[in-house]
Amino acid sequence: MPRYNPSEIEPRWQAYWDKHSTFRTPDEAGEKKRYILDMFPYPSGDGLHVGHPEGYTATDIVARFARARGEAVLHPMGFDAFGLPAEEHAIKTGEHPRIQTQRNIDNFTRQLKMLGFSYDWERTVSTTDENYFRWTQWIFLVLYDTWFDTQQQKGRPISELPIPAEVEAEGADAIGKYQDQQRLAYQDDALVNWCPALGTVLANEEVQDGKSERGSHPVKRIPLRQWMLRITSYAERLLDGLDDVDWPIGIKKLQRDWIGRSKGAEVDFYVGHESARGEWAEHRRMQGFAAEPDTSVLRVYTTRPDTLFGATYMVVSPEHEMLEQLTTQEQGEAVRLYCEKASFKSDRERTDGDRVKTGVFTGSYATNPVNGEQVPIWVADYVLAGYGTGAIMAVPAHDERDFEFAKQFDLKVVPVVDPPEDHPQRAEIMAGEVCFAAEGNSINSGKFNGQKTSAVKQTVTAILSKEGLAAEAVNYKLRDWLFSRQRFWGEPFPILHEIDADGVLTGVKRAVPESELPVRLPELEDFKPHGKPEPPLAKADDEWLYVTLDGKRYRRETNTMPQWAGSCWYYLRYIDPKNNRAMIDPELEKAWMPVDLYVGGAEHAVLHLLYSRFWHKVLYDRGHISCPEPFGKLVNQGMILGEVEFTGYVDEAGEAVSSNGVKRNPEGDRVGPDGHILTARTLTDDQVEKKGEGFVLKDNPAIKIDSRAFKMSKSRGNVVNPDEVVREYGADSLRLYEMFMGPLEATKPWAMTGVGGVRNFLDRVWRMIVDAKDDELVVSAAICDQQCDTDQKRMLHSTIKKVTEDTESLSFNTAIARMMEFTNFFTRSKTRPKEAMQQFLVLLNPYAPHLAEELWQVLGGEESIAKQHWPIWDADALVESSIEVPVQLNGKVKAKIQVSPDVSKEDLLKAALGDTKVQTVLEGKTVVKEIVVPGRLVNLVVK
RNA sequence: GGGGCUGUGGCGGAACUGGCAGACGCGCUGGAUUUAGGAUCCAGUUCCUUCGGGAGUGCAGGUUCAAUUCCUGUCAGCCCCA
Repeated sequence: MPRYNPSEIEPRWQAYWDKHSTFRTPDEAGEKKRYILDMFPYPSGDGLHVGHPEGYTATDIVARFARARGEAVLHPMGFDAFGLPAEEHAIKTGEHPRIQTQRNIDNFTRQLKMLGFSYDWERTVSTTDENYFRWTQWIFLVLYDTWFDTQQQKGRPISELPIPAEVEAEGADAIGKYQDQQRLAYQDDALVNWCPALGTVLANEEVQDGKSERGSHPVKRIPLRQWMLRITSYAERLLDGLDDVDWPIGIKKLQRDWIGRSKGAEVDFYVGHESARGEWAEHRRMQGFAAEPDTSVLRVYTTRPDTLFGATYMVVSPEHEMLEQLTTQEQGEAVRLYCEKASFKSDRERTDGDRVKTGVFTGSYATNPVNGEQVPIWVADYVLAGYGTGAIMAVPAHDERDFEFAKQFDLKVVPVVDPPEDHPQRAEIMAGEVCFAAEGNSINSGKFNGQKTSAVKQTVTAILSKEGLAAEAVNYKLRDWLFSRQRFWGEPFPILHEIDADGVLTGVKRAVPESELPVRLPELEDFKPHGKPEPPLAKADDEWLYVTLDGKRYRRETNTMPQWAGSCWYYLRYIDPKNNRAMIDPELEKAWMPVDLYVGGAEHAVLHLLYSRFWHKVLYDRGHISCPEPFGKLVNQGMILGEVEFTGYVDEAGEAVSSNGVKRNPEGDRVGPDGHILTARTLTDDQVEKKGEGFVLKDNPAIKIDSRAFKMSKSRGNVVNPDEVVREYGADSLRLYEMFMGPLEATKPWAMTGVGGVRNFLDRVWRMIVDAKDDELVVSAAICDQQCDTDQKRMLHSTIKKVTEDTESLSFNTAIARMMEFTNFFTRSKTRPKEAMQQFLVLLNPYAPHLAEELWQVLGGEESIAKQHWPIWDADALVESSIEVPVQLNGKVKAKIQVSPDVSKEDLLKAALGDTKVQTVLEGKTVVKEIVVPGRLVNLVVK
C-alpha cells in the first residue's frame, strides 16, 4: 500500500536538493532580483522552537514562488552566535564557548534542513567565524575613522576634520585628542552594572529590579571607561529614512519614539558669585550663547521655555559634573550619601512614577534668567545624567514629576499657565494645588501675561538668545550607543593603547592595521570572572595582550563588542560571504541590495533595526555601499502561543471559585474576592462549556473558567518541539500548518489537531494522484490525458489566480484554503486531467515542497519541480455562465435570482422584479427606491 | 500611567474599494464501507423557532438604500514602553 509517507519522502528530497545545489543563488542578479531575508537566530542549546519556522516558512514560500516566476533569488541563513548563554556554559563547565556554539549551530542546521527550507547553504555565515568578525572589526575601524559633519549631515573621514587653530598650535597630541573627541567610535566614562558579589559586570538584561538575575545580589552602577558609538549624530537621518521604507507603521512609530526628537531651548542659569553677575551678563550680551558652558552657569534643556517664570528650583543628576562645585560644605555629607545610594538604582527605578521622589538640597542657588530670582539647586535621581544636559529647571506647577518633588520637599509652586476656562480643576491649578502640564495662556510671567504659551515659547527663547542666555535646541531621547561589554565571547576591539616604558597607558590609541585583522580571541585557561570590573580578556597572557608596532609598545583593548555588532551587517555579507579582500564586492552589493523582504520578530523593532540602519548609513556615507536604507520591506511574524488551556480556581477547602473575582495580591499569589489564596487547576475541555461571553464549569455553571493560550515556556511545559511534529506528521505538514493557522502577523495559539487537519489535506492530495489501493506506486486511474472541462478549467484557473495573488501578498492561509478546495473538487471528479494536476503541484510546491516533488515524479516529471515555471491563469476561463444575485428588501436578503454575469442594470432590475418570490414579498408595498449594482445585488426600499 | 494591536460559531480563522456574514480547517452529529479503525467516502453543523420566520460580527449609539468594514463613546484581552 503506497501511503503518503513523509518520513521516507522528505529526507530523500532534501538529499537531492543538497546534491544538485538546487537552490544555489544565481551568479548574476539580473533584471529581476529578490533578496529574501530571515532574521538569523541565536543558536541556543534548546534548538528550534515552533516560532522560528513560522517566519522561515513564509520567506521560503516567497523564495520558491519567486524562483518559479523567473526571478533571481538570494535566500540565505546564518547564525548570530556570540552571546551570553555560551559564555555562561563555559564558566560552568570549562568547555570553550566555541565548542558548544558549533554544536548548537550543527543542531540548528540539521533542523532547518529537516524542514526543507531552500536556503543557499553555500552562503551561510556565523558571526563567530574569524572570516566574518574580521570584517565586523573592519567596520568598527570605519566608525573609528569617521566624524559627523553636521553641516553636510554626513559621516566623513577623520583626516578631513577641520582642526581649530588653537588646537593645531598645541601640537600633535592635542590634535589627536581633538580627533578622538569627534570620532563616531569614542571612549567615555559610562555607568555599568557592577555586581561586587559576582565579581562581574552585568548586561542590562541580567539585572532585574536592581538585583542580579542570578543570585539576586545588589548591583551598583559605576563609571567605567567604555566604547560608545555616536548614533545620536545620525538621529535626524535615521528619522528621515523611515519615510522611504515599507515597514509596519507600528514599527516606524516605535523607532520615531525611541529617537524621541523634541524641540526646545537650552538655557543658562547663572551660578557664579553674585558680585560678578553684572559683568558676566555683559560678557554674554557681547559674546552670545557659549557652545560649551563654563562653570559659572548651570545649563538646562527644556521643551517649555514658556514656563521659565515658574521655575522655582533646579535639579542636577547625581552624576552631574558640577555637583561638587555646587555643593556647600554643610550639605557635603548628605549629598555624598545620597549619590552613593542613587548609584545602586537603575534608570528605571529612578524615574518610575510610582516611587516616592527623593533628593537633597545642595546648599547653593542659581539665578533665573527671566526674572533674576534666586532658586535653590537640588540633587535628585529622577533627573538622569544622560538626558538633555543632566540638569533641569523645575516647574512644579506644570510638570508632574517636578510637582511631586515640590510637594515632597515643600518647595514653591508658582502657576504660570492659565488653563482653558472650561478646565474642571482650573481653580486648584491657579492656586498651585494641582499640576497642569498642557498649554494655555501665560500668567505670573511679567510682560508675557495673557499671551498664548505656544507664542511665549518662541519669544522668550528669542529674547534670551539676544542676551546670550539661551539658544534654540533640538534634543533626542536616543542616547549614544554603549558599545563595549566586559565579556569573553564577543568580537575583540581592533584597538591598541600605547604604553610607556613603565607599562603605563599614555592615553594614545591606534587602530590595529587592516592587514593584521582579525584580532582573534586569546586562549584562556578558564572563563570565570576575576572579581575586578575589568573584562576577562585582561587575563590573557602577555603574548596576546602586548604588541609592539613601529617601535612602540601597546596593550590591546580588552573589552569585547556587544552581540548587536555581528547582526548589524550580516545581510551584506551573505551577498559575498567568502570575499577575503573586502567586506563585500561593490558590484555585487549594487546588484542585490537592498533586502526586498525582511521577516522577523517584533522584539527587534527598535534596537537591532536601528543599529543596523545606523551602521548602514555610516558605510553608505563612506562610500562602501550604494543604498541609504538596508531593508526595503519589513514584516513581523506574530507570536505562536501554546495550546489553549482552561484554568479553574479552587480555595483551600477545595471549593471552586469563579474566575472573575480572582486577583493577585502584592506577593503575586492568586486570591479570591474574600482574600483567600487560590490554587489554579487545568481542566480538560469536556469539563467546561461555553456560556455567554466565557466558559463555565459543566457541573456548576455559576463558576466561570479562564480560557486562554499562554506564551510557550519551559516552566509552563507547553513548548512544542518541531522535531516531534516532523516525526509525527512530517515537515510539509508542519510548514503548512504554521501558514494555515492565520495571518502571518497575528498572534495565534498552537493546536495539534490542526496539524492533523493539514496532514489530512496532504493525504488527500496524495490520493488525488496516487492509486492508494494498488500495491505498487502507480498513478490513480482517474488521472487522464484529457483536456479540462469548463468547470474543471474554471477551478484550475481560479486556483492559480488566488494562489498567485495570495502568495505575493503573504496571505498564505487563504492560498492554502483555496488549494484545499481544489483538492476537494478534483477528488470528487471522476477524471483528473494530468495537466491540471501538474499545474496544481507547481502551486503547492512552495508550501509543501517534498510532497510536490514526489508527486511530480510520480506523474512522470523529469527534473525537480523547483525548475518548473509558475502557471499563468487564463481570465476567460474564470467567467461563469450564470451568477446568483441577491435581492434585498430594505437591506435584507429576500430572494436570489440567476442572471448572466454581464447583465445590464436595467435587465437586472427587471429580472429581480419579475421573480415570483420577490413579487410575493412586495405585495401591498410601494417601492420608493431601487439600488441596482450589476453583478452584485438589487436592493429595493419599500414602504 | 502612555502608546499600539485585537474582539466574528464549540475552536483557529475567511469576507475585494461599505454590497449574500461564517470560505477553508478542527471539533461534533448522522450515514456508507470495512475483520478492525484515531483509515476512507457522503451528508449536516451560527443561535432561536410555533418551521412562517426571527436574531446575529464585544457593548451602546451614529452615518448610509446597505456597516464585520466608516465615525463617536464604552468594555474586555494581549503586546510594547514608562
